[in-house]
Amino acid sequence: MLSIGEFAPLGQVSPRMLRHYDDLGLLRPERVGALTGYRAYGVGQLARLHKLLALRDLGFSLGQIGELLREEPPVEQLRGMLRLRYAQVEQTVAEEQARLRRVEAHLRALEGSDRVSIQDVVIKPTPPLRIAEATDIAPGFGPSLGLSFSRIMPTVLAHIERASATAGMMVAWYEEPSDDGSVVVHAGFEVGDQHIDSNDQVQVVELPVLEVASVVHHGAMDDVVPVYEALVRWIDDSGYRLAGRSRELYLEVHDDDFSRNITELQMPIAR
Amino acid sequence: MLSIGEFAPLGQVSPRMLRHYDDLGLLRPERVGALTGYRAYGVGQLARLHKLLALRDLGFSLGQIGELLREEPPVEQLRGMLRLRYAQVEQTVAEEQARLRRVEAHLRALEGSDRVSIQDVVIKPTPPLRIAEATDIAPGFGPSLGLSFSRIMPTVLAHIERASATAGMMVAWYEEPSDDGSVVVHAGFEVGDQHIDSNDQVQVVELPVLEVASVVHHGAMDDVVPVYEALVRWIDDSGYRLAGRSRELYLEVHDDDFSRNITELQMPIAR
DNA sequence: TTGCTCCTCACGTCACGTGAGGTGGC
DNA sequence: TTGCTCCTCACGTCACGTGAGGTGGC
Repeated sequence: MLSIGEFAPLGQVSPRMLRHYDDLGLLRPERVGALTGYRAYGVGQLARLHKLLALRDLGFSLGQIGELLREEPPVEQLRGMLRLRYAQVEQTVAEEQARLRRVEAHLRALEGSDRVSIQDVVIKPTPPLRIAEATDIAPGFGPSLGLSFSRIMPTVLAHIERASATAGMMVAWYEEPSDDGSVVVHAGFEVGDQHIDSNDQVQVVELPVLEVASVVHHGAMDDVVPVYEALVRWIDDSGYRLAGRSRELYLEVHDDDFSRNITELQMPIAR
Repeated sequence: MLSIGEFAPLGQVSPRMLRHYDDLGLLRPERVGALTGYRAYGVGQLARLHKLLALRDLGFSLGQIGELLREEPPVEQLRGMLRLRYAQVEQTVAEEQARLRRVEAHLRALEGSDRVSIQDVVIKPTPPLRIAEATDIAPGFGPSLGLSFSRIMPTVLAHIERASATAGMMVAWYEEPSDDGSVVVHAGFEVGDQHIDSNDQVQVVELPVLEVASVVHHGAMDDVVPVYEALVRWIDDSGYRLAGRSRELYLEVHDDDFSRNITELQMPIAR
């Protein structure tokens, strides 16, 4: 018979832990003083304690360990629990490795001159977005996009108005450029779940939910190029790869003062 | 101005999280209704929210994020925190990978026939142990060890008695066998911090603290061989390697009924 | 008799999720 | 006026660490 202070060091645990396991019914002392409440352990209980600690080292919760200790489970159940555990730990490893790459990317960015906005990149799924949009073909990325927008927007706005609906946030997205560099531009407005029909020029579409790297740009779109560059470099450094063309959400638009504009840039990513 | 219910989905967070960040002072709403307490966020605050989420994705605590957000820290401090984070995540990855190997070892053990005691293996540092011991040379591992013990023990016991001390738990350990297979056997008794001198035959030594894989054996030492075999296989499967010879702690000894004996077997390991 | 060990509460940890109970705004 | 959104507590999560305050055993 060992006191709790003698038994605990045998298993390299604290007395508090033994009391906790007692409370949970995982490891009851062999005897408990009726008057004093003093716990007395038998050396033979070290085996059970070891088993408990081994299961804990596999990452099982004390609740699960309770099941495993109590019922001497059938091999099938044990195998099932171990397989599940394996999958979970595998996932944790993958997540932590991804995290490691992200930290590394930030460290590298500190060395270089990417002081732009590197700290603000977030990975997230896009929120569901239903928009009324039209398309135009621009000769390429750059200032010419403004022209496409000014061609598209009045059409879409008029269509929304005709449907007695209200236009929400402005949204744009782009298809892969063709060989000659020209780009199909999609632009329009969020419409929520308002009822609006499509026609030849204006389509109402639900944008697919994508995993994106997102960054918020403050100021005019004229200054957006270095931000996009930094974003793409960040994605690459973090071990992701590009999985499509960008989406732009015009969160705040000031026609009189572009420097106060706020735009969210989203880049679809994978891996 | 956006309500909390409008702002939250922009960052893919819950309103509750925004309230939490408000409470901690990490992201204060741009305005708060004086009467109603309603929070109002500006779209421009999305950038700060993004920065917060990005730092959270690196694994920083909200407390650390508070520092980083508040003070626009000098590059040196930022680099330091990132390096520390890198080291910590690296360690987590290593730990989870080790855990993964352990789970895998258990799964493989289920396939094979190692039903012995595979579930009871624990990795731990040995508790500090001070013993009075003597040595003997045995022709090899096996039943001949019993002879060595019966030669050593009376000597050691007599020595302890002469020092007016009391003998604790019996302990044995082994050196690497020589080329001819003969083994130097060390055996003795725990003496705690009692004052006992060494002489030519009996030494008082502090056993070094080692990382060991430990298993508890119930029954006579005649039956210990398959347990040792399973233990060594487990160590190998778990991605560790042997780093020395075994230690045996005789936790409970019954001279009249060996089947009730309890012995802890410890194997030093590394990596 | 004095330290030492043991006992039982009970709070704190971390980042929120999840009600409970109540109120302002369209 | 009725739902809807928002508000503020406050408990629960997980595996213990860490006192506080009190008592038995050598």
